[in-house]
Amino acid sequence: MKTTGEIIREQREKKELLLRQVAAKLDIDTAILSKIERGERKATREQIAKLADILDLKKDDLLIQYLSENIAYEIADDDLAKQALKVAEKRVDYIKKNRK
Amino acid sequence: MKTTGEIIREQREKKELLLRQVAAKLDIDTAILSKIERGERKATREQIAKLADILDLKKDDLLIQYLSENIAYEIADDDLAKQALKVAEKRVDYIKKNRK
DNA sequence: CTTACATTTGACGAATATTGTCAAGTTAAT
DNA sequence: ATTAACTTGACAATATTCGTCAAATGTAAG
Repeated sequence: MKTTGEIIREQREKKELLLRQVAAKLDIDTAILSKIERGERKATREQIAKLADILDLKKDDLLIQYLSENIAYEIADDDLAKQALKVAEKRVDYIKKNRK
Repeated sequence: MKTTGEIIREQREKKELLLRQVAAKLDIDTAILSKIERGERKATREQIAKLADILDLKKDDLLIQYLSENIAYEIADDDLAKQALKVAEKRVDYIKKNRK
């Protein structure tokens, strides 16, 4: 299973772009992008959206990838992770319904 | 669907405990417990565990409740929330498997 | 091998979020 | 009107996040 960083790096290399070039478009130092690609730092949501643009990746796919990774790493330590995710699904439905 | 705060408050009242008493056991100001019960603040994981003890609630149930609420509120805004949760489940499996 | 460029690493700082205290305000029962 | 429980909001301390920068490392070419 690929990490978000791996996806970004592979696509960047496929397009033959340098860290420097992509980082400039994101308006951050190359150091951070390097860390994001290697999973040492998390991107922000906005950065993910921009990256999809820059790298011609489908924005929704990349965002789902990114969100799921954040969720999973946040609770994967926890023995109750899977049960929590099941309940979270129901809760998301509930929240959305009751917000209208 | 009940919130974590509602569960805590109901159980505290059922046991006829005052905010002051429970907050003392948690070693926090009553103001915070009040806010936690009303959903204005999030408890920490440790506080949830202690609360289960103090209020005789099943610890795992309360933790699942708490974790799911955190996850859900974190991403419920997002149109991609449900898809992200599905992927997160697979990812949790994957992470756990590859950690052994 | 040394120059040139890309990437990585780690120390550091600024900005933001989290977690708490405190004191004043409100509510409800007597 | 007093009293006790709870709520509210301003504030402080701390932790976390997000970034910069400079030095170190890797890599390919001359």
